[in-house]
Amino acid sequence: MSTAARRAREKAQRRQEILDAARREFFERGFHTPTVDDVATRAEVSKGTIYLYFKSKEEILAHLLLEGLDLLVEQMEAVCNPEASAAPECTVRQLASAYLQFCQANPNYFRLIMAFDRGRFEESISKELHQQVMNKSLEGLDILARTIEQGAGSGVFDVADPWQAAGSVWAALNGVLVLMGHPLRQRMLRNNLETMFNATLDLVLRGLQDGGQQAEKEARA
Amino acid sequence: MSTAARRAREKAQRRQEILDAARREFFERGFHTPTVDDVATRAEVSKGTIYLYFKSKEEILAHLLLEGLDLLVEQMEAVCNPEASAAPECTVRQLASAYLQFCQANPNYFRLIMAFDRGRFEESISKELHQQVMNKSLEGLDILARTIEQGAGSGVFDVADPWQAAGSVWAALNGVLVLMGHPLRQRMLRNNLETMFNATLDLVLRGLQDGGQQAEKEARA
DNA sequence: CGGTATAATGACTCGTGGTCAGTGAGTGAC
DNA sequence: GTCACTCACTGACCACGAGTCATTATACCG
Repeated sequence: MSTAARRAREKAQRRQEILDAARREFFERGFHTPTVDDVATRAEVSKGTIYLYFKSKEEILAHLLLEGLDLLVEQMEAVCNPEASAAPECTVRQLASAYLQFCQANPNYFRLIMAFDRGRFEESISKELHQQVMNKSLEGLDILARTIEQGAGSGVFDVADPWQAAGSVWAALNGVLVLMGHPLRQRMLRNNLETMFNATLDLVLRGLQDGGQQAEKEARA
Repeated sequence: MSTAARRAREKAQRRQEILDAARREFFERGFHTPTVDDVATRAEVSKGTIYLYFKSKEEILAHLLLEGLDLLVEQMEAVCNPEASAAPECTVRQLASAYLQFCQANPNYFRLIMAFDRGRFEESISKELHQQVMNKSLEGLDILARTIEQGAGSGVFDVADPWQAAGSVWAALNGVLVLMGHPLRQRMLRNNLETMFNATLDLVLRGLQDGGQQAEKEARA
């Protein structure tokens, strides 16, 4: 009786086909333009079938977002795993670099991540799926926090709360990516994305390592 | 012949009434739920009248966003103007504080600003209006940049490019506000918004002022 | 008043997300 | 072989909301 197993396999495959069609459609034509019928046509199924596999249009987008987060976390882990012994400051830089590269290589996934942060999905997808996305997005933050924790342990970073520090770093880098998303702002700031990104990374890393100066300042007071 | 003038005045007033109704409706019931008919009913006009004063639903939201930016810039200017002689570091802190207070006091305006940054409006409002919003949003950045420039001039900040530095600071603070928008993340990071905001501000300010350490570091190299 | 301009109306169209009664291919029992 | 049954699939259909426009009401002026 392998019929059931084959059925399940075929179902998963069909679901993936729909997701693939949706990705092509949304990534090529924007997140707003394509209709569910467009996705259905692309996937060579009827609209009804779409709703057999996904609760709503927004849930399809949320699943694409999950794909993107998987990819991002994977790439961040790739930076960390091989040599856990590398200097923490260096690892943080590599993590940041991986994030920047991910965003530049996958602008559409990045836009989905930003949309999620802004709360677009909160109202329109199931609690479970929302939780799933949130957990995945926290994995990236977790990797960063653990790296900073290492650095704090070995005295490289002068940081009392590694989670707080990770939040600051993450927030700053994310902020730059959003800020520089508008070409107009790039002109206004007379800096391109990479420059701003690296400058901001330098700035916060300086802050994290600053130990000496901080003590000196307190001594003066 | 004051008829024309009065007409114009009445028209402006009607427009404002619609905007007021829209603000109440959207701020009370979310940006997605209310329909144009709801806004019309609240403003005690018919739907058609709405479209006599605004090109589309999205343009109404964009005008609310402009309101919010006006308010924010006003509050930031209030911090700067009275005593331009205050210490630049202190002014930056006050600017940041004004921004935080604005976001907490006006979460709906803040959500609109974030939505704009993410590109929600780009596709759906006129080029002119988009430009108008962008200009207004750059005013805030401009205030910050000029303050940092002052600090750089007087040697308080060790900064080559004030615009770049302003971008970093702005991006970092914005990033925190977005990051901490999710209650789940607040729990994960074991920090509330204010704490994270102030910690991040301290971090970047330390980076900006870091002159001595940087020189020392280069000397070591 | 009567004619003209301007403001306002709301029934209508059109597009789209989501539904559901119906269809038919595949499966297994006998 | 065939018959009952399951289940993935279909697409006509519905609900609803944004935006339109022919029509109506109002204000103004000669």
